[in-house]
Amino acid sequence: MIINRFMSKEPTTATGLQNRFRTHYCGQLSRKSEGESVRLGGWVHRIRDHGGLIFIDLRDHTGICQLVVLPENESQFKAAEGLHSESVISAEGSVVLRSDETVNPRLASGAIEVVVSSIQIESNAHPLPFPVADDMPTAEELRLKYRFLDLRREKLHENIIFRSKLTAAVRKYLTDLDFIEIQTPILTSSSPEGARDFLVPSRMHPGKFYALPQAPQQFKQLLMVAGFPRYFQIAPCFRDEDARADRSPGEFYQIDLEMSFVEQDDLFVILEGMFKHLVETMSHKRIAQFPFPRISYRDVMNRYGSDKPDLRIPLEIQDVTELFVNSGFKVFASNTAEGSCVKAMVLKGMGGESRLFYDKAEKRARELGSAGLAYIQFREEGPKGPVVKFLKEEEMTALKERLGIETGDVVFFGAGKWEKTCKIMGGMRNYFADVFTLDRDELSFCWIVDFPMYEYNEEAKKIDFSHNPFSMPQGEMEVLESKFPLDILAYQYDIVCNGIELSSGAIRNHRPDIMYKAFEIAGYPKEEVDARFGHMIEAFKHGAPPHGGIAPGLDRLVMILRDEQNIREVIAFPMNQSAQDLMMAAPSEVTAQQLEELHIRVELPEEEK
RNA sequence: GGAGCUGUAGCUCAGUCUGGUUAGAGCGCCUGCCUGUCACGUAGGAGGUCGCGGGUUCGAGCCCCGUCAGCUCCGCCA
Repeated sequence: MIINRFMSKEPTTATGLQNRFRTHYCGQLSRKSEGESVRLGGWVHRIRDHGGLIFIDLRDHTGICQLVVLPENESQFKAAEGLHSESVISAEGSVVLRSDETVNPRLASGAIEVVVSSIQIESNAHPLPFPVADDMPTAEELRLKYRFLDLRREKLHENIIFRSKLTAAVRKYLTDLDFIEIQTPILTSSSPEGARDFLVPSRMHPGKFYALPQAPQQFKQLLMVAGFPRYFQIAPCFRDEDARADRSPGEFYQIDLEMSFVEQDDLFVILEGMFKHLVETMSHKRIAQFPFPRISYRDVMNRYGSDKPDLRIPLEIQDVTELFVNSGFKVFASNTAEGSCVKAMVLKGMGGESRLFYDKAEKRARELGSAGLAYIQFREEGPKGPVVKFLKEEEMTALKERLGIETGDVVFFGAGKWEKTCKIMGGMRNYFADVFTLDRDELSFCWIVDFPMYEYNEEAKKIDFSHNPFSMPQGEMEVLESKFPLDILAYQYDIVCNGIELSSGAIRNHRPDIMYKAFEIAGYPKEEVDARFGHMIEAFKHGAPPHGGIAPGLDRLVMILRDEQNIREVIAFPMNQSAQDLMMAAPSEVTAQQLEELHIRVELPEEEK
């Protein structure tokens, strides 16, 4: 553990901070403090008892300082002998320079130490469930149960400090651009679209429920109607969906913003400026390309097989459908019709790997939903692989030419329905990312633009909105009336960095007539739109400015800037994968009386009765 | 809802493939010794439902079945 590198500056001691507990912070003491008498308060980080001399590493929010207790001070010496790790003490003493041989260069305060005149034990600590003064790996379950201890450890402590600073920087950046921060309700109504809601029963209205907002989406649009031209909020969002490494179950935070009288490009400029500012002032990382490249949904799926590509991975998917239109290999030939495709991905120089390498890759492809994974190794002695025997000589030649294949390469194939095949190939692209060393300090931002307005729902056999139903279709009313629905694009965009989706946003549809039409295409009659979104339409009927917005995920942004692989590492009190707070024991049962007041009767699933 | 990995001392792990005496190590904890350490050193000690239940076997930490918990992934996330 590299000690004393907490990111916080020493809090000022100028006013109000000198009291009976503390006059200085541990990380603040240096050569300049020589001769001062100080009072320090903090946690016993480590203790080294030499019998006739005791060293205590005292830790506070700013760092660590070594206390020395000498035997002449008999009562204090006795107190120090009995100290436990992580007990809280306040100690008084004087700052002395260490002799040259005893300076500790690994400690910011390593040039000095405090010779103790008195020690006050404020709180005695029991033996710990895991060490705090050590960053050794620890079971996640324990870390979550004793989160207050985990938060004392350097990495988590720094992450939380960083998060605070980032939030402050966002607030400053946006308020300097005349954005106004406005809080919106936490108890609101359930929205019919989107993720599952968290519901809150109403005591005063039996049988009715509030919902926690999945995002302040409708409120921020109403704020535009209300005439606030630039809104933002560090907004809590609640979605009852399953967790992932980059998805906190239950709740997360967005830098939610919305602007009126803007077009897509205006928003992009603001966002790019904000991200550039945050990266440059708060990290040592580099932005790969600025302004951020823009890739259409169609292109990003074709080339990277994902709408959140990690552009650092030096692999690109290629389309080889047309090479196999008349192929004797049925698996490929049968997927050359409209709506299907044959995709290929070349791994340079990986044609000579062991059989295990390809078998593992195929296993992964199956996990991703593929029927298998065709591949051809181009070796000195000729092409090799399970599908070689099905391909004609000229097909091999065409492939080599189209894909620029050289001896020693391997090419992997996927064939099937367009979107599914792209996604499987994208999954394989991520799988093969391990082959390469990605630059952790490179931030490869990009915009994904031109999302389709609608998609075909195979199960329901109908056309659905593919994203936010409030997005403006590109071409507005005219396009809704003239184009085939699945070909209509929306002013809907994502911002992606290193394979993580940071945000979705859109230019909104502020015109009731276009909205009714857009919903009609997705099969919602006017009456139903009025019933579901009447309040929005009503608002838009009273003078709504054109507007749009975006909402970058705060937690994910902190993750990226802090090189964390899991979102729990940037949240002070996260829940576990199954949405439980192991420290607070939430969710928990409530009393019969509470339920009665809320007019709730609980019916458990069969097996739990 | 589904798949995979993990579960042995307070913590981190070895031992499990190939069943066999009293289950080990480091750290932590407790009791001593030690006046310049900074992961202090040193001598000793305590500490175990091998996640839980069942089965196979003369014998199970180890093999089989089930189950629970944690993590990762798929589904889900307008």
